[in-house]
Amino acid sequence: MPAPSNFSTRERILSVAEDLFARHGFAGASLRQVTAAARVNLAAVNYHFGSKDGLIEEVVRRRLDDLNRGRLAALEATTRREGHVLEDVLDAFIRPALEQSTADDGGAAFVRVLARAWAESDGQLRRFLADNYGHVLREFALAFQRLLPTVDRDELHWRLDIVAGALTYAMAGFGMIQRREGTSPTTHREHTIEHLVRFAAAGLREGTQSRAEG
Amino acid sequence: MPAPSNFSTRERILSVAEDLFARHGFAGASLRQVTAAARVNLAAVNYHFGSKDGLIEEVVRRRLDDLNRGRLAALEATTRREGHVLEDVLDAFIRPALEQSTADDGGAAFVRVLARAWAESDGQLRRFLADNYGHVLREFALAFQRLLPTVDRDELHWRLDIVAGALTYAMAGFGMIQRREGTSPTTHREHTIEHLVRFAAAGLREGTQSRAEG
DNA sequence: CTACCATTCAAACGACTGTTTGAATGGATT
DNA sequence: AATCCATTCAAACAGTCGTTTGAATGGTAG
Repeated sequence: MPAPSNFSTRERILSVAEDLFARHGFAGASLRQVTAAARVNLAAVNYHFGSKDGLIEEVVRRRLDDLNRGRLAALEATTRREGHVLEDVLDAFIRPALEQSTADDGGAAFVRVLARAWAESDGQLRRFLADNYGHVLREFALAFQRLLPTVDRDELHWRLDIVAGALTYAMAGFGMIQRREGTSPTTHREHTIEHLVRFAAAGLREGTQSRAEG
Repeated sequence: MPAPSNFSTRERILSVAEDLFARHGFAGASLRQVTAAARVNLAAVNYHFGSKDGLIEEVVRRRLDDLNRGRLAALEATTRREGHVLEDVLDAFIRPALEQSTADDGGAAFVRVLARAWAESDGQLRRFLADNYGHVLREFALAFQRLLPTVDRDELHWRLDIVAGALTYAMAGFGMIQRREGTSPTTHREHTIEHLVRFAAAGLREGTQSRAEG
């Protein structure tokens, strides 16, 4: 059982690679840079991951699985509570993403890795992402559909696509709005979540006669 | 006056580079790939652009200037008409971007180049983009502010950041919603614009007592 | 015709790329 | 103590990278 021994090498490579891939791109970060920063032998990458592509896929998969788990768990917890509203489902979709993207480990880097992976890599990695991400989106689409019965299916998909776009942008830190000196990363994240949820809720409800009943 | 003679070489390099950078990233597309696809000598890149970085910057600058011009012109045309509404300003912001991203020349590729440039290139190119993009955003912020007097400045910036995110995502073609077989690229683009404008308008107006007067 | 000059070209430069190899290492098993 | 096996290591592989060089090219001006 080689569990505790290979913890350091394998995990250090993944962690460093995540950071460097985010900063320089998959092609821009070389295995020599990665292994040097991880203080690990060059050949260790091919030993543990088979190839550079293997390393890339593992970097992406690890975080994406986390994100999917977090989202589905939050969604289930939310939909279980009766009386939940649109904002709750949006929170379940948005919060895990932003929490991961502002974690103090490599999570922040990962999101840029993900965005990059989506644009880069003709087909292969993109297909991988579409496969492992689509079913989560579908799950959420159902939850949204139940809360917005007057919005037809195609229309809802359009709107969810827009939400996903705004969120991806925010996760990647592309936005021009930077955290202020005074505010902590945590409260800034809460601000971002709040704004995204409110904005998305308004956009999703567009044309709907939404009527609060509380 | 070397105008008509160097048209082909210089322009062919820019066009091909735009496409390849979008598909493989700045680091992923080599000058040999670019010059081969453009049927041009390898050394031509360094001759005309000084270096690969010079080529990258020129590729980005050319399109970004176009986009900025288009947006500011549309904004001015809109704000000149009295009685214009939020949706009009949003259209002036969104339409030029999507028109460029769906042009039959390399415009589609460019947007992915832009998104990539924003993520990639630590500082340098990102700063260049922030400088040449910020003043356009500021111009639009003023127009929005006039139409949404009850939304305070900070709040508005948050919401505009979200709009920019959704738009960037849509421009890059990251979205899961693909054009249907039956619909032409033009009508699909109009659909996208319409959805983005409506969604964004709803989000921007959130909390406002908007009351149609027509 | 000659001289000029921007442009193109083939060839080579050193540096860096991902990957492979075979030996060294060291803890666990017999 | 001897064997095994996963892991690490230094070194080298062939190939590609961006860039430079100096000679060829060909249209234009004197």
